[in-house]
Amino acid sequence: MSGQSTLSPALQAAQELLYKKRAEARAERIRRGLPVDLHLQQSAVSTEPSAAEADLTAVYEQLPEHLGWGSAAATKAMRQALARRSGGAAEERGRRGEEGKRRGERMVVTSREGEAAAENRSASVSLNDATVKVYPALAIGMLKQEYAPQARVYYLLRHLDHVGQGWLAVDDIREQLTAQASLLRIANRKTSPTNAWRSLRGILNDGEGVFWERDDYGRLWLYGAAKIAVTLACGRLTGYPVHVPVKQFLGGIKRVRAHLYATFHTGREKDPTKHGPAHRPISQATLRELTGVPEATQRRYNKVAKVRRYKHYATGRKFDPEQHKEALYERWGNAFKFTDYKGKQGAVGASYLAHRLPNSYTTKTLQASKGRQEKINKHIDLVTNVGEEAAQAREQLALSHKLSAGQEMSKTSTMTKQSTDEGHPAATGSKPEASHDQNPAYSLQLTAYSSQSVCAPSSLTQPTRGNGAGVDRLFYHDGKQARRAHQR
DNA sequence: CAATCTCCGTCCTAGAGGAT
DNA sequence: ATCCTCTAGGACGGAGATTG
Repeated sequence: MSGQSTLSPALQAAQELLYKKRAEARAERIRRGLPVDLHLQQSAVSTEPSAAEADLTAVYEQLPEHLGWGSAAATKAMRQALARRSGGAAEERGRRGEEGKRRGERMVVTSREGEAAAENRSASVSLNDATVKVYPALAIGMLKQEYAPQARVYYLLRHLDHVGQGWLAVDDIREQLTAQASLLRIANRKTSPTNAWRSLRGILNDGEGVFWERDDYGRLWLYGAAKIAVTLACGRLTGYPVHVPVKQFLGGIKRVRAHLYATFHTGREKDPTKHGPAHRPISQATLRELTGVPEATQRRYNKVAKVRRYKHYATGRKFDPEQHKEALYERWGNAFKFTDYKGKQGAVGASYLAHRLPNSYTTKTLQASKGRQEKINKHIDLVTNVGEEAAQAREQLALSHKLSAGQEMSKTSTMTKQSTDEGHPAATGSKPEASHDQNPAYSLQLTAYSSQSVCAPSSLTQPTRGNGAGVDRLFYHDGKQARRAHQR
């Protein structure tokens, strides 16, 4: 874990420049009559707005709703502040009495006595539905580098920073995450607030420079996804972000880890048919490679995060002893004879060549829109790949993608040309098609997918009994049809 | 700082059915 | 009887977190 380190001369120079620019910006805001140092205005603030503020509010209120201020975050913050200033604030005043006097005073949840309870009450209404956007690549990076406690705090702070201003007062954080009555308390109920704060201090210290940084005014500035991704060296953000319920960050650390892990499954890929979740098989060994989570732990996490597993089988041509031998030794090590007792595939009792594929996984957690993901990736590219060499590497990468796409087409059309140890497609960048069990293309592609050793060639598995008895989904493939089958 | 608790990695077994 | 492969689940011990 990284702690405080001495600053390099370059960084010091950059910081000085930053302070200078902040001072200039502050002077400019004062000149234009805009509010400054909102965070420092904790004490009593005049109930009535100043003349300049009133004029400004009037101007804002006349602006159409769709107008922004050149920044999504700024727009959001301004709109919310305006809402508080006008109707929202008036209602709040009526409802909370004394509380109303502090309108516009602070954008974050405050730590004052009574106020925290009020905030918690309002939070209790929304906590069940509240979610935070989590990028799976980041979540896995955090898991790999053992930053789960920091990740928990980071996402809870992201939730607390509903205004999107990017910072929170450390006192407020302490109150929200350690107070006995706080809904966002992350320690055991039995733990004394002192110990909880001791623990939180350690977490904040260990996350310094990775997830956040503190300033001299008792504020914690949260880093953005791009910066964290660069620090964790988790590469570009792939897949879809995930809406993780805030309450999942409030249990034990195991629960937090489990849900960070589960984002990998949730964000993997959308089903192009839009009829359901994608079911791309992926073996536990590959999951271990990609996420760093050992198989046994994957299963534990699956239980905790309620990740649903689906077993998969792929069938080939009609069973023939010679072809079976060939399949066993040359193509699928785990080929077996599948007897279609129900006649779902054709004639009742007909036998086919089949083999087991790795599980696929889904969760009930929803995918989020990609939103700023591309911009974040551009930032990551800028920081991690700079110069001509990187540009050349990108060109080569694009070229290899084109080539592999061409090869992919030929593979899917010929079905299991080869059994290889080339590595997992997800790891190598060639993506097998997402699937749906009513999609005829699925089994065809699934078979090609397996031939690329997602599931290492292996095993004799009988889906009608034993391992296959509890099968969730069974895919047939005869080159033309794919459909769900039922157990005998 | 020591006692206690929690979490996790490793190892082992089981299950499927055909081949050896 | 053993092996093949993949997954599931239990037992165990060590490491790290938590607690007073």
